[in-house]
Amino acid sequence: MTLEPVRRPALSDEVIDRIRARIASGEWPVGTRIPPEPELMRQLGVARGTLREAVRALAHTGLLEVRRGDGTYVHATSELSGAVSRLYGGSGLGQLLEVREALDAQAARLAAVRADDAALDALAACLERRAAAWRAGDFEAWVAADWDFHAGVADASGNPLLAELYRDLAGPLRSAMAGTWSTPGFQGADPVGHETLLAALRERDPAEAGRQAGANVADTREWDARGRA
Amino acid sequence: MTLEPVRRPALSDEVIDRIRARIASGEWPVGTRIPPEPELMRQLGVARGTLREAVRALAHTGLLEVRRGDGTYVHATSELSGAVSRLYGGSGLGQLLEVREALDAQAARLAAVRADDAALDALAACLERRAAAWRAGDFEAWVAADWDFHAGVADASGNPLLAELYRDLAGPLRSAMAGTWSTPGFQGADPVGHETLLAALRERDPAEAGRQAGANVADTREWDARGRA
DNA sequence: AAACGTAAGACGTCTGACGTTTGATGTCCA
DNA sequence: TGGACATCAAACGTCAGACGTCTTACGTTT
Repeated sequence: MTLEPVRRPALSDEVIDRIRARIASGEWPVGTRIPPEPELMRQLGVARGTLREAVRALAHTGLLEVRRGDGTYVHATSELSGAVSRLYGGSGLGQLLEVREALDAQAARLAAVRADDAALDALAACLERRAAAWRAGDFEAWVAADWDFHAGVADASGNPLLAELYRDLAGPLRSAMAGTWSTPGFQGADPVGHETLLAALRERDPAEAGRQAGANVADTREWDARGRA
Repeated sequence: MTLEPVRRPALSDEVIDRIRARIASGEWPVGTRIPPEPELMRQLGVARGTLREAVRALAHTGLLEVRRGDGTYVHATSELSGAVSRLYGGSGLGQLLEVREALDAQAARLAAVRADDAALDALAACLERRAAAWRAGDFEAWVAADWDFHAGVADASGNPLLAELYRDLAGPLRSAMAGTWSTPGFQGADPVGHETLLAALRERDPAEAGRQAGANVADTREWDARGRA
């Protein structure tokens, strides 16, 4: 048999994994200020340069946020966020929406098959809050409820990878479109589309669910185009 | 008016941008060995630690690959690859396939509307090569042609973001499934599905194109499940 | 010609020092 | 008492030098 050469991963990569593990495990929730460099050096037994390389790498991916003179904070749990936001800068909103449409529809299709009753009830509750906020004119609450609904559908797809990708893509998009939504001419947010999507999920109809989800995004895209014109 | 504080981005972030710019501009194509640390230090006018932080960050995202004792090479042009491969480690092949299915179908739908004749002809040529390789029993060439076809559809969607995301997701998946494909029991690779997809593109039928693309991925998923059983 | 040994080049890590920024603390004066 | 100011400690940013380890290429030897 052939002997495998002893491959030792770089120490800084080891440190990266350790830190990411602490974030993923929930030991350091989002918003936490992680221990200062001297403390981490002691805990991990590495020199400052090695530690800083690891922190810098995680900060670049968006997992950490380093505030000079203050400390280093956990900024997200997904490593995609950094890359996505940089990608978003280069591409237009329209491209992002087209991708989101694909993910949204797929999540709906899968959710129609896999979502359990509890998840569906939770989605219904989201739509309740969403409609109530709309009637009350509470824009902020409406946006939050809308987001919860869409993210909930992604979760209900039973595909964590899809859900994470969806959050990473749709999140920045949502904040980028805040301007469009507050445009006076914007009246819609037609809640009917979301209701029909939920109905399709309840009936376990993947095709119809996918169609409804796609239609919702298409509406959003149209609003965006209108607001931009 | 309130004066914005002078926010100077960290030098290492500046270095990150400079290096990424050189890669994005094509000055350093994939596979290039970038100048050694001492040379880059001179070019950029920074200390070694600062430079190393930048390189490590880009290596973590998958843009660079550092080979100890040898040098640092350009590994990709997309910053997503690193995050995707790490994500893939945690999630199963099935999840990846479901996401790919969404992107594939959306790319096909968009391509049906936007692809020009030249792009369609190029896709047809890919299928020619693909079929020829299959008949000749040249597995490697078949895989390459198949990949060119799918990537070509993604490009033809006219959405660079979608195309890049597709490549980043499907690339690792493809190599991960190489084992499945070489399984003796695997006979299919039914070329008909791809032909009908191309036909749908030619007829500018987005719905049909999306359906065909989805069916192709579904077949792949089935093969995977079978090979794994 | 093939196998071996050697040396140069490149990245990996450590140590130490100093600069800059931030946030908190304490002080002074109105 | 309360606010404005000065001060200080903590934390990150950057630089410099040194040494270790690994990879590759080259030259030597057999």
